[in-house]
Amino acid sequence: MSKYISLTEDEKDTILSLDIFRSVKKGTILLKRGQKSRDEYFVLKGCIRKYYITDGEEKTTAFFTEMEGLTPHCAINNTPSEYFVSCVEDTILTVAHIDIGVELFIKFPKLQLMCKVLSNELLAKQQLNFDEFKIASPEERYLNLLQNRPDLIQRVPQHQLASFLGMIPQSLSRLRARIMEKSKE
Amino acid sequence: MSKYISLTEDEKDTILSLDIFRSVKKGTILLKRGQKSRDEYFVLKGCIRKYYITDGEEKTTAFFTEMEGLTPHCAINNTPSEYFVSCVEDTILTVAHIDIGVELFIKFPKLQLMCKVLSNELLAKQQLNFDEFKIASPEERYLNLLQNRPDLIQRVPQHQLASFLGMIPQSLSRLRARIMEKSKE
DNA sequence: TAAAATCGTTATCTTAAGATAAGAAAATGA
DNA sequence: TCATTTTCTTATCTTAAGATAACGATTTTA
Repeated sequence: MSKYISLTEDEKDTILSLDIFRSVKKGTILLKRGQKSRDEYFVLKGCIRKYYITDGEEKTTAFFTEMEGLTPHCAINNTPSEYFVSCVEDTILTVAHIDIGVELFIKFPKLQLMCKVLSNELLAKQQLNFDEFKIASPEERYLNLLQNRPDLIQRVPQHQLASFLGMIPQSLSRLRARIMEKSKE
Repeated sequence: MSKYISLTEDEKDTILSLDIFRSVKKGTILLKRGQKSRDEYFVLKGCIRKYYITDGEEKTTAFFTEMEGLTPHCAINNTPSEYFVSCVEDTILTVAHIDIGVELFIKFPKLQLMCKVLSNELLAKQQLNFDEFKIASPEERYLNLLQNRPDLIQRVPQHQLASFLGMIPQSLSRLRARIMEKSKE
């Protein structure tokens, strides 16, 4: 964190005293559908994945890697979760009750403005992502991902990428083959 | 606003003194691509639309109706806008410099926690929308919209709805015909 | 009010994605 | 290490979306 903001010793101590750091194995499920949890996650190293299961099919809608945080919908609204969260790789992350975030927020005023600015930026980024997704065709979405998050294509299984891109694994495979063909010419 | 939070006279005066209320005609363009503006919008009555133009084609990615706010990406990052914003209907809205929001935020501490909570909720809603969009087929997206925002289908032109749903107008038209056929049986 | 532009639908053809099946390659685990 | 499971690819068939064109209907505006 000190990469991003400078903290006093007091602040560091407070954060460390919370004992929220976890190291979890690949495949571990952090949150299941129907579960009520008020925890939020922040990835320090590794990758976690958010997915739905409909008709027995996994539908991946987001990945979170280094320095990205996931505050599940269920933690905000205090309702059972609609989706699952699991680890794509061995992952080190913080797991903290959502109110701890609010406590920190109250204790350290200088975090407050940062929070507004950050959450605005996050919201804006989220919206741009959504816009891009809507505007692009499946093939363009894959090419965009290749541009913007080449790491994901390396570290995440194809079938999870596929549903993240809004298609089935076979279509992604075919699409990749088609692109390879084109680039040969 | 007093529908949502109770305000003191002081607070009301401050807000009214800002003189940010605007009444704009249908079709008015509030923001153009390339323009640098630091204004954010909040719709009191009517409907505004956010859209891109690529290869001369309009691509609508969002609508904002009563009690919904749009803080453009360009206002947050202070960069030229990538997209356009225009009025779908005659609309009454507030137009305010983004810093005014921050000023209010600083002046009235009780807005601060609300802001964190609200922006978290907004972010969560945004993410759920995105998830839904990714998971659903074009036809399912239309049926979802019919469920969740039936007003939009009434008040917005078909071709704008189409790109909002990620397809061309002819496909939406065909899809609607297909649904009508099915429901007849 | 008349001409022009915009809008929604329908039809045909083309292209690509979904469904299903099957086989090869890689990873996992006992 | 070897068997099992998972993952990725390829192929065929079906279905639906994109491209293009054309035609009224509606709206705009000159």
